[in-house]
Amino acid sequence: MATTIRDVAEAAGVSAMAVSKVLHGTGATVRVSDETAKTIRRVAAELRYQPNRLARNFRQQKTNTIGLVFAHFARIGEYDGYFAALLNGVLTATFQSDFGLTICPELTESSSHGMINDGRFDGLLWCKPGFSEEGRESIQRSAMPIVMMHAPDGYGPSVPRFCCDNSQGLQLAIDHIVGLGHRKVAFVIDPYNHTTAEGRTRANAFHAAMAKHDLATTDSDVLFWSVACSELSEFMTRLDRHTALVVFSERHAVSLLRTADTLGINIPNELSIVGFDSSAICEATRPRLTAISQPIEQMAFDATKALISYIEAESFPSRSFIYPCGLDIRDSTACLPSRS
Amino acid sequence: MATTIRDVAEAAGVSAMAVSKVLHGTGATVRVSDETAKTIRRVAAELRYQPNRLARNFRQQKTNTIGLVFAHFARIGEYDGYFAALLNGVLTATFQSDFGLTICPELTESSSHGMINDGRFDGLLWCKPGFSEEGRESIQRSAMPIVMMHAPDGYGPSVPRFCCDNSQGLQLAIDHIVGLGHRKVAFVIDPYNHTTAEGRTRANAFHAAMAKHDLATTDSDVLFWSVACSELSEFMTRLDRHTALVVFSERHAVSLLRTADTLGINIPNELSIVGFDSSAICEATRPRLTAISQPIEQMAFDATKALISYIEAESFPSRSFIYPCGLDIRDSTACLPSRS
DNA sequence: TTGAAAGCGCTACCAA
DNA sequence: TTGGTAGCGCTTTCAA
Repeated sequence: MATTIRDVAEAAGVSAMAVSKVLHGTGATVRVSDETAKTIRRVAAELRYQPNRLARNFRQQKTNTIGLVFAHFARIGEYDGYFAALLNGVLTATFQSDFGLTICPELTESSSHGMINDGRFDGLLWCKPGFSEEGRESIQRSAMPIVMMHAPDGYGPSVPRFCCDNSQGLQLAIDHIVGLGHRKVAFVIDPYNHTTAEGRTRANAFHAAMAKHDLATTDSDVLFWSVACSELSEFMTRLDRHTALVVFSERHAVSLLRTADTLGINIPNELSIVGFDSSAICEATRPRLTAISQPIEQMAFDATKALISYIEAESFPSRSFIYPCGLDIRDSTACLPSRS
Repeated sequence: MATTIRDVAEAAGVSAMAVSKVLHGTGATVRVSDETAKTIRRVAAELRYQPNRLARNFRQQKTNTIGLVFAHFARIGEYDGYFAALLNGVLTATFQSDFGLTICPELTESSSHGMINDGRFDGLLWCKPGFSEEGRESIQRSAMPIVMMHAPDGYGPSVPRFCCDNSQGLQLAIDHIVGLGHRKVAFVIDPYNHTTAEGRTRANAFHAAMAKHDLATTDSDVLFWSVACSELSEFMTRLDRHTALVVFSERHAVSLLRTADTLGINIPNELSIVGFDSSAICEATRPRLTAISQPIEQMAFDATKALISYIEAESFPSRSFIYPCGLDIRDSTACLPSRS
């Protein structure tokens, strides 16, 4: 059997408490002399003592682990650059604070509430919340520290939020597009994302940004798009009125580029496209994709750090943190073609 | 305080054991009547009893969690499609088996050995092992079930391995390239990956595959490549002898496409490029990238399932599982240009 | 078919 | 500056 703290205590001729104090620094009331401490450390090393993490977790009812929750979990491939950036940010933060990270792929089942609330996590980083009834209830009932990403104000319960400034981001894109002379612009989104908080926010922001240029838009300027190729072609042929598209995600935008190529539509000369989430893939396409950027990795890092300090009760950030977007202008946008 | 099993027992007028048996199905020697069981379940629901996962972990010295270890952890962005596919496979498997997944970003520090061996994981999925001294020792000392991915036979300790058939994959690529008339082919890899088991295996496989066509290669046909742009240009200008490149990863291949574009080199008419790991990004580039594919998601799924069954002692797979590669021929390869 | 007792390894609390 | 005691919530073992 593995060496326990008591084995060490016995071998060193001290109490288990002294060992605990020396090796783990717990127990504020316990003082140990330097000499005793040295002996304890030596004996522990000799005995190859390995603290049992499970016992500590149990005793302290703390795991030093946070859960990364994807509500309405979709396959990760969909997120691509986004997910990598997110994970880099989260992992950097957890690693710095000696926290573990567990990925929670599902939360739609009713059983999930129990699974995330059974003590395995000290806190939750909730991404892309869809705010289903179950999700909402889960959050409300949970006593666990929670931080949300990509949930604009006004959606869901009152927890700290880390979100990009969708309005400002879309304004950047629209300013750029309109500055190039475009007047008929569409916002493209898939039906699922249009049900999410972020999807609705971006759609609204699109209308608002157009209005700032005194350009009227209607619901019919929000185009729904799905993955099926046949529909994609149909979709493109429906575009005769529009000369520019702002697309909910860069993945969708890349698909549109390919479809346009197939249909012989020249991007950007016949149609301008702007994506959301500027990532590596935007550099790989031809033409390179103009895209709105958000500092995902930084946001994920900050959100995780905030969650951890929340857990450790050092601070209680309860407000929204809004990150400004950028616009990476590449080659998929150009001046309005002169209509002959 | 939270409701405990004893609270439920008391309220139901039974012993804690009976509750444990009914709610968690443990304790083979205990029999409970249907009636009692129903009462217990009712009372537990009324009291909103939530089993304490930490206590169970502790008691059973089992966490139902596996660790996903990246030796020599690099930023995830580097892996892109690879990492997403990997994670999808692993998560599907863990989810099916009610296991949790924790990401371990670092293992190079000496302290890591303790961190992964302190009971928090029931097993380890070790990806991209670099086999440093520490890593090797870690594995050897650990009593934990371990499964490796991307570690060809002959590298590292004897644990179950899940690896693609690098030889066959490179043979596919070389057959294709040589079939197009190319005779001077180079293998491109970055210095770091050339130190990994998989990197060396692929380089060797390249030589072997060329030899099958009676085409002699030397070490100078393995070209080292680094990210710095200036070196990239230099690199391309060094290629006068070669008419085709087989590239260690698709990320590198995409960069080469861009550099070629900058330098005015026409792909595929002046230079053919084949990447390793056919992924979404290969479809997004122009020209689309011909690439060797490996079933990463399936491999990750199988590896995880094997690890879990290993943990649960249902089976002990101790052999290598080799997956055949495919070749997705796209637009970055073409017939040898006629030299004027 | 049921219960009682003991203890997993650690640390909070109190006593010396 | 130190040690003893108790107990976290659960399950294994043994007794009824």
